[in-house]
Amino acid sequence: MKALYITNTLTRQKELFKPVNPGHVGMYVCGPTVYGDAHLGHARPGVTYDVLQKLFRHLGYKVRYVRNITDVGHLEHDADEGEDKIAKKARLEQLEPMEVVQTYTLRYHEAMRMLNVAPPSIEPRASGHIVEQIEAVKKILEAGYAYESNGSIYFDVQKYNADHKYGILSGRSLDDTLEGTRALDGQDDKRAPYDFAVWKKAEPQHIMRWPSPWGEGFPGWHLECSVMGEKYLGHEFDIHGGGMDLMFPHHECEIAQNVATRGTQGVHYWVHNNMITINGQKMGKSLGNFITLPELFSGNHPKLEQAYSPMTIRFFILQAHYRGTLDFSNEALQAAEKGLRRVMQAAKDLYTLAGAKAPQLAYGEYSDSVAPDSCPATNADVKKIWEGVYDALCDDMNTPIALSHIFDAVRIINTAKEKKLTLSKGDWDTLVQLFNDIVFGVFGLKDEGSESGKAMKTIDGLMQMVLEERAAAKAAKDWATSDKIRDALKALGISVKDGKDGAEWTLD
RNA sequence: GGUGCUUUGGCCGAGAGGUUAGGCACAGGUCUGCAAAACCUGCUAGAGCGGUUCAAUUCCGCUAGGCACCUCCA
Repeated sequence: MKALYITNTLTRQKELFKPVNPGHVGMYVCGPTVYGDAHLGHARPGVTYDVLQKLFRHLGYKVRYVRNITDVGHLEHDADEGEDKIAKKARLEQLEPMEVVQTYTLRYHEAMRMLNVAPPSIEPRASGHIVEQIEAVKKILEAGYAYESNGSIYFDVQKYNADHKYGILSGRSLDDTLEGTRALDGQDDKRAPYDFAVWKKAEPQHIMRWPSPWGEGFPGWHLECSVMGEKYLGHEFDIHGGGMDLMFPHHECEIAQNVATRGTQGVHYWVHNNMITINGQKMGKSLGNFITLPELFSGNHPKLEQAYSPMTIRFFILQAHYRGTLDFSNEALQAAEKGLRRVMQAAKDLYTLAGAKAPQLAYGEYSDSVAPDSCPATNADVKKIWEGVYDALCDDMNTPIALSHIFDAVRIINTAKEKKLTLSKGDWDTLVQLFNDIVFGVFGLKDEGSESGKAMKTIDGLMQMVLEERAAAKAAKDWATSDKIRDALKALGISVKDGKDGAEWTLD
């Protein structure tokens, strides 16, 4: 099994990945709060951790991937009038909160499906784990790290900090935290500004509420991930992922809660993806500069010059390292679109030239192909590509470098197609394996142009007829007719390219 | 104000103390009835000022700009 190195935010260093249980990976990722459509920013962790779990599987691990749905909590203000984001939206639209949750959960699933982000092994909801969260609050109280105040329970950060250290993940001291804390209204219930709620009393107008030993209320913002992570992955598990913006306070609080409830930090590797920016600024709800995924897919947004397909978005994300920011622009997405098209065309040619079949995996299905320890090919260039791809992926999941090697493979395939290069059977097999396992497997790309289905088969048959007519015209040097056919097809969105062995066609 | 990150060629984006990132765009060429595609070649950058070093875009310091978190946020 190949060794994988991954950057652990806890140490800020690339560390050799060592699983808690040999051969198994437990992975928890913070999912969305379902009160609106997912935007481009949400696509990043979706794709990033999808690739990571697929990489783990390809390296031979069994993976349990937990990604939650936040459908409760998350106060809009850290204040007494604190109204659940979901509850607020529900009131505006005169809907049941769970109706909003259901709508946007389904829409989120659909967006992820289009991005070919596999469904997680378990997708727990905060609202389905109220009992467990109440138990966790009790444990924190018993441990002496929380206090009750006016029906709410707050985590006593100062007390915790005295026994353990608060701020180990974000690298800030309690003083730093205090320094930046602004005077917010309605913090009277708290002993200190940096204390955070683990259980919040529900005001009369608050819709989402559950009975508890401390009255009616709802769980605090950070509790669900601690509780559900432990429930499904155990006291200690391997990977916890999420956006960098969640590092503080969300993940910091999670660690504190974990220590308070189970006596251990619980997570071995904290992995954080960076943000997607627009004009150099973070794309986010509060800034109002976000573009939702349905808008991207349809092109229906003033900032968009055109629609971008889900795979273009996926490729765009893959072309940057997950820990760096990635700037949105029409130019960048158009570049990604063309780059992707080039890879997909080469893939098609590869399967034809190698006499192999493209992988046919249903959505959410995984290949059981495991990466061999050494390259099976003999051709020096192919070998270099193969090794480059795996070295890059095992070095903190460096997808841009891995992709650059894939482009080298594209060049080799194209050269071979022009019969300027001859490859051995073993070399072809290696390239096929690389595309199967990495391009389609780990990267999770798919060819959007070749939708199979009855209609497509009909079109294909039709096109063969049309192209035969055109070939006949060409043979008779009737350029007017052959060009007329090509122009007419172009107008319909079908490109015809004349090759050495006859014409090819593609849908634009 | 506190903490941390960042500044790369026309654009997006990597790695590495000395050796080609890659993609897109652009220019020239090959092929082709033409076109497209493909292939070849070119474009060789790293905010500014200092320092370390035989050698720095890569390490260190300062200056300037940008960003993120500190409040819900992927």
